[in-house]
Amino acid sequence: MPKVSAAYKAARRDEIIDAALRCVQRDGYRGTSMAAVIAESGLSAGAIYGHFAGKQEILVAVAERVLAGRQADLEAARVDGQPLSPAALVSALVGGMRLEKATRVIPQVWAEAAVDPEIAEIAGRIFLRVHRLLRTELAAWAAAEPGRVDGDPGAWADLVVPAVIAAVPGFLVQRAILPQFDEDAFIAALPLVYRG
Amino acid sequence: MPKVSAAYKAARRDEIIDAALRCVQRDGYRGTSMAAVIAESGLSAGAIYGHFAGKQEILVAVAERVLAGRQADLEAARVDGQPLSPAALVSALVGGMRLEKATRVIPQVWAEAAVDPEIAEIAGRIFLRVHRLLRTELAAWAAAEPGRVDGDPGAWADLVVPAVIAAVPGFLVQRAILPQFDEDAFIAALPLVYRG
DNA sequence: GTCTATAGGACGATAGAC
DNA sequence: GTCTATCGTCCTATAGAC
Repeated sequence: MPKVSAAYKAARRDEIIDAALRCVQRDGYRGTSMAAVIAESGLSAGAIYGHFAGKQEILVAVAERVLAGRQADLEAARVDGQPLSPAALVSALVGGMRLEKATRVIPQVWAEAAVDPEIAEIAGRIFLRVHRLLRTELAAWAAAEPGRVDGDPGAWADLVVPAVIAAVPGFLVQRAILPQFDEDAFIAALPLVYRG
Repeated sequence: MPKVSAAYKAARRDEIIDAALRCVQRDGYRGTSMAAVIAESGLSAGAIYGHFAGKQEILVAVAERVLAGRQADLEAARVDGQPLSPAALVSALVGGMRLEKATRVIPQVWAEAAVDPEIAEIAGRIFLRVHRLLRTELAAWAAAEPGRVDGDPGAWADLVVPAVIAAVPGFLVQRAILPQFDEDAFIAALPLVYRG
């Protein structure tokens, strides 16, 4: 019997997270009030507090979902044949990010991560996971391209991963802030700027 | 007579902005209350409302100062002799940012810019100014290195500037969020990843 | 100009009926 | 589980003495 109830509960939870996500996209992380989430979801205070202990818990769930979605994008960009060069990897990363609709939410989460340890833990976990993913890919590329990279491929990959991944925040922040930002031009420019 | 008073007023304003900056560094942009700014400044409500109309005005001043400071860093990184390559330019940009003490404040401002039009206007203005600065530098480099760049140097520079500048948010976001982030390694990796 | 005290409002969370 | 109504708290901004 708890089977049906569990599926129902999960669906309602998702509805609430959806609504909260729209609120954060519109008003920012801290600018989202419980009243706003209640109105946006079409539910009531009682319904929401039945699924989440409080505001913090909802917003943590929002952060978790949106960051996990981007992590999935990055993992999907992985190609199992030839390992990707830094330039190709950056293009794949940022290209995947284009599909994200909630343009403004990720910078909100990063800002909150700088202040809230619980959000920081989530964001750090995702970053680390992506780091490891890129490290594997880049080490394979470096090993396959002897002469283009000095020293041990693994050590080289460890060093360059943070610089490669940096393009993603750069893309998202400019997209969120600059009204005239041109996504296509940004992606087209990446191979001109990155090695490989 | 108003001369002395004007200097005094400006100094007090700066004190208040200093205090607010420390609060934002600690508690975030929206997490900073008037009570916190009052306590941090050692002044009183009356004193502060004599210089600023309200919370929003103080926080706008904080955003203005911190973004203008980073803009000044970038302009100082400019070298008047040889024009800088993309790799050299990115290193200079990020190297200048290292000196900024208020690590967490800029991501806060970006997140707020995504939500508050007045902050967005300030951030957009600074971004545009840096864009123009980099465009000039990169166009000069492209013109001086014929064969390394296809087509018109100006058009090429227009295209690559957003991708070059992207390293800066990438650096600041990772530094603000990841406890184990290694600034020196990041800067050392830049020439390995960027062309030029 | 700056202080203390407080008015006025918004927000997060709960109580109790259904 | 969900609804309506409300309580207590915190926050911004102001009033009035000095």
